[in-house]
Amino acid sequence: MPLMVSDGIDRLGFLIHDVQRLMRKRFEARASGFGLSSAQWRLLVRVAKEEGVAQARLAELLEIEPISVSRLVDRMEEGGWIERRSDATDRRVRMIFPTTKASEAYNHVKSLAGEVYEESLVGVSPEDRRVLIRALDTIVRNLADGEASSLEKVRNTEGAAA
Amino acid sequence: MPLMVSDGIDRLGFLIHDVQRLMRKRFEARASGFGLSSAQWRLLVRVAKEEGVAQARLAELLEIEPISVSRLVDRMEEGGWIERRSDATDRRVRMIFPTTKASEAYNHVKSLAGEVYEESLVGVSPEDRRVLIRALDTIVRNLADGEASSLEKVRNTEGAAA
DNA sequence: GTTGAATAGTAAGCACGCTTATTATATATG
DNA sequence: CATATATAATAAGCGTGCTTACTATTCAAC
Repeated sequence: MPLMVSDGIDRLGFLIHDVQRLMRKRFEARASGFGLSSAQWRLLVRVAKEEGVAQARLAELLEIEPISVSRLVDRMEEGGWIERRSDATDRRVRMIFPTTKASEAYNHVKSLAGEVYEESLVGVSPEDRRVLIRALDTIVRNLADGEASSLEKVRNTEGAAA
Repeated sequence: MPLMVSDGIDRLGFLIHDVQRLMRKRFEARASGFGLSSAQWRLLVRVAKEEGVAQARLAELLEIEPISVSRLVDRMEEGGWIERRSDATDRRVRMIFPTTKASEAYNHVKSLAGEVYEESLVGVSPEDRRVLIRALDTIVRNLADGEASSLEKVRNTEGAAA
């Protein structure tokens, strides 16, 4: 036995990668009946909280590039989840609204997400769950520093669901 | 104050997603001088440990589809990181070997990965780090169940570095 | 008011994952 | 031996992220 060198930290990247992939996979398997991907669900959560939000603002909230929002919104518009409307006061802007279909699906999909989290955490004590969330929050803060972004403010005002 | 409903578990998916994205981003910024992406690094770690491994085996180890390995290996071969050799005893198989360039870069990149992990975990106590790793391991086990795969065995014999 | 910088959105093309289908080779069964 | 099945790798095409570059519009400065 090699002197207990490994505390597992050297696997952190692999572990995070695996967890993210598995959670996304399970969510999408569960939500496949709705035809919503996890990226689309993340966007929909934001749009549901702030109807009429501009694409540029969505890019900030989701921390992805405006072009990525553009194409995601394309597909979600095709899928009947959201619609673009023009802003009368600024013709550059496209305001994003959820469709009726999206509003109806929202709570159902949100509870699916909750189920996936519970299944993930079977066998993890309430105390360890708190430590996990706190540690992940710390990692995000540590890594967001030095990222050219105005997102620290945004992040701290959010309580999200996927 | 709404009765302390939220313990943060409802943000688990968003948090994991953010952490994965930020860690990948920081690793790739750091390793950009080498021209290695994080996916390529994950593959290289496996190839370094098991030179001559077949693509199909890599797909098992990395838990991605064989076609994904195929294209990843294409790009890594172009980049001069690995080479394909034919197996004399089974002409279907392509054995993957690291190039000299890869072997020389290996330890350096590995320590880059370690730096990223340390930067991520600033402010997280040793005890909380153990809880974090343990919780992530548990999540992987919970979500891997019911995945049609023979990977639980594989996973338990691995100590990896990215 | 006209010019110049900033902002909103999109296009094109790449990386890396996927599903589905195809080819080449090995192996097992009659 | 011949045929059927299984396996290794790849092809084609999609989703979701990216970078870089473009257009349209707004706002700021003169």
